[in-house]
Amino acid sequence: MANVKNNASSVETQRKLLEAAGRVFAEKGFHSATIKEITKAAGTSLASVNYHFRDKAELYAAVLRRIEQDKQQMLPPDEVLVGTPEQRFRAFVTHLVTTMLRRGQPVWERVLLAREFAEPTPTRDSLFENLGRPLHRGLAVIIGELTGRPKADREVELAAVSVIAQCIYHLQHQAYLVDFLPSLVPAPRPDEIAAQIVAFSLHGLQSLRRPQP
Amino acid sequence: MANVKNNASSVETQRKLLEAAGRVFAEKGFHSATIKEITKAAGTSLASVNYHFRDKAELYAAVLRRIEQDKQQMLPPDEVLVGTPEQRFRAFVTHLVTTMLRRGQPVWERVLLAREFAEPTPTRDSLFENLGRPLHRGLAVIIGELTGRPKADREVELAAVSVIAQCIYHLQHQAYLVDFLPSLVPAPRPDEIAAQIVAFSLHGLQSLRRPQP
Amino acid sequence: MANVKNNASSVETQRKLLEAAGRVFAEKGFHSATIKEITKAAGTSLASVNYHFRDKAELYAAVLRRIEQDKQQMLPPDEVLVGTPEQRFRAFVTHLVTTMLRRGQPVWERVLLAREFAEPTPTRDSLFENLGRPLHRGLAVIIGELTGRPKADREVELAAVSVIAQCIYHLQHQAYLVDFLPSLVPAPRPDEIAAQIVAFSLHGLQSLRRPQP
Amino acid sequence: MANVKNNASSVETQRKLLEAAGRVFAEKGFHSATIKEITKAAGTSLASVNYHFRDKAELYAAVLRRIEQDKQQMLPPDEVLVGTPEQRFRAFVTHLVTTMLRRGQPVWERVLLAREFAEPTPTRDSLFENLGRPLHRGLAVIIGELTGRPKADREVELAAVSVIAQCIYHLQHQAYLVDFLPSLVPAPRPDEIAAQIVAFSLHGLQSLRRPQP
DNA sequence: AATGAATGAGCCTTCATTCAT
DNA sequence: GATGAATGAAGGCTCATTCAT
Repeated sequence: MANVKNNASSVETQRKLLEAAGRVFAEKGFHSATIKEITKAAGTSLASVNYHFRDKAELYAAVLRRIEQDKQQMLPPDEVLVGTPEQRFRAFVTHLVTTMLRRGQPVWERVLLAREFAEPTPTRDSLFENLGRPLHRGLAVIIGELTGRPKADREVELAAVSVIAQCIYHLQHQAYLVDFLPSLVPAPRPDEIAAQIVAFSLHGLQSLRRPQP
Repeated sequence: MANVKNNASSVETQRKLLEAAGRVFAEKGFHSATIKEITKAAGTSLASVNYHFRDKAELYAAVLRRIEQDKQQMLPPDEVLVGTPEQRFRAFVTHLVTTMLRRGQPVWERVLLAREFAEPTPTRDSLFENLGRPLHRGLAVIIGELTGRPKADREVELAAVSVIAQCIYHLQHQAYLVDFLPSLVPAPRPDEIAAQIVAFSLHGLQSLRRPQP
Repeated sequence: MANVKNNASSVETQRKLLEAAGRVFAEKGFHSATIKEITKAAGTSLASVNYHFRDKAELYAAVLRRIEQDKQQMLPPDEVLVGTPEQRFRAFVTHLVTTMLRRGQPVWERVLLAREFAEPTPTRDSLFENLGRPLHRGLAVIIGELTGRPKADREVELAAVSVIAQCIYHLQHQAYLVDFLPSLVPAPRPDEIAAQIVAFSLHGLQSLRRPQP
Repeated sequence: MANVKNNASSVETQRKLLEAAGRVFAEKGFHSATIKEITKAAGTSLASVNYHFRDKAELYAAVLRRIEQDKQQMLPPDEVLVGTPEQRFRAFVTHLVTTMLRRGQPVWERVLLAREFAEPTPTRDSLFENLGRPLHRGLAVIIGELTGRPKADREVELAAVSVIAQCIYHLQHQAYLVDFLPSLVPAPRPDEIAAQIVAFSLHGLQSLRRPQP
């Protein structure tokens, strides 16, 4: 991770820093977050960030790298994608939404992830590359099979965008939806959201079938 | 706007500041943007922000207020929403997408808007209140009529979310989509996007009809 | 000097800073000198250096630029260089030594100048270019005429070096010479030094005449 | 040298540190040089300096002590100083210049030495005491004999200064002379410099003879 | 009315040093 | 004996803001 060999205690300190940094960065954003606050939260010295990560920026990058790695799970593994195209579509969306919104995950991961998805930082590119691209591609393949169209088809890809858009929206706005959609109390659980998106989208994909006799 | 009478030149200075601030805030975000950079871009003095807007936060608020006012257009006016529910649905989405992505608008307005949609700033609430809420409500009404369900229905509101999610996604990621979806070159025009979302969503809404005999 | 228009008070503040910085830089060297100490000595705020000179480095450069400008006087003006070559040689050396060691000049100027003459900093190049080069050249011309040799002659230039070396040595070591040369108490005055160098060197230059019968 | 017993490897580490410190101190000066850079260059641990030399200042002192010891050679040994006063003068200057500028010596030794000669550090005193003082004294003795004056004579000592000044100047400015004295290309070799200084100075010393009948 | 000058607060970073192992 | 881990102190710099004019 950095320029130091990883002793047991070193690893532990880095872990505490990454944990605290994740929370603070999520809450304040990169610039508003201060090293002082992060290190106080981590219970380490002010200079520890520079020692273990050289930079505030490097620490931020490390946090994202860690989430990214963690969030590779959002990509549905092959063993989930079995059965008919429709079954695989359902599995894909369900896996994505539930891992994305899974309870037990620190909230700040979601917030930070959502923030990164909307801000054009250099790190974002990496996130898109490693997460966004395979998501769109994987979904396009399934939709292609589901509709009998080539996966590189323009309409197939736009449809994939439509599906993913629904998932991302919940990731980003989960906390605020209930504020102005009163009937969404109690807040929908991940599996309810997944089911709704699947149902809505499976019907929506019918719009791609028409041109084919 | 602030504590000054509006002379001709005063108004002009404020205009230049708002213009420059919009660009810089969009590019850097609230905290990373500096007054120095903004005033240099505006060609005004360093103290002019504090003089005309009291402080940086107030300037930011003024910028958003201006966009917000401007973006009230995103709410389809009543004269557009005529005809059958399906026609009104189509008109609603088309109006939203095309005004949102309209060419000729400064790019930074879109960027700033997208950023605000993903960041939990105090101002965001106002944006949601004035824009997000009426959008969801308006769409929910139409979907309710389209599906024969009550507008406060949980499934109706989730469906409205699904539709709006697709629109917002294009607002946020417009610039990056082409990077990993090769068949989306050339980038889809607003009307193409609108048509696709309408078609996809009209089919998707069929999923709400099933329970009704 | 910097990025600000020079009001009356601004100029005054810059003057105080340059004055204080000169003293402190001379005493501590660039790195050991702190902005805190300089601004305290100047009676200005800690941030004033950054406001008026942007950088600690820029302040240092400004100090040297000022001395350099000031020390252009070390170059004997044309009206001094009249008469026979020997008279001009005497005038040259006397002018150089006396302006260099002139009382009434702040001591730190000498110290700083001496320091710069021995340290390879980027600024030193400028000092050499504007001061060292014309000094050597001017002296070489006179020595050339004095000895009947071309001014670009290798031995002429080495002789010029020998003369200037004696002057510079006194600039650099003035303060310490008395410490181990007991008979140099009281410390020789500039005119005494000049006279000694002139006498010594005029005889020394005889060594260049040998090739001439 | 410090608080450690001299194991084989301990000595080796100290040697590497002294070597690296010499280079870095010469390049950056005492304050700009960092322990990190030194230890990295030496291939030792960051803490090794404090372990072997207690602190940075002590390491610096050790480096100078080593050079000083080495440079005692600059003092012409007795067996060189034989023959007539003129022969001894010639031997003295030649020995000084050639050992000072001797090829095969690490360049940084010269640079560091030159730097020390111009900076008022505590260590400088030691250098002057052990090197400067005997140099001036030894030369004054010879000049005294050469001119028939007492060695503590004020003019004799100033003459000694004149001679040494020429030598030191070449030590300090060797690298830059060629830059603005074009005919000094190729750079003069130590023996050429020595010969020139001897010739120039022997003639120069004539200025001390005249007053004596 | 408007701005150049000035500054206090706070931030990131560097650095020499210490200490447990 | 030797070093990786860690840190307190201090420094330079940025920034939004204030104030005299």
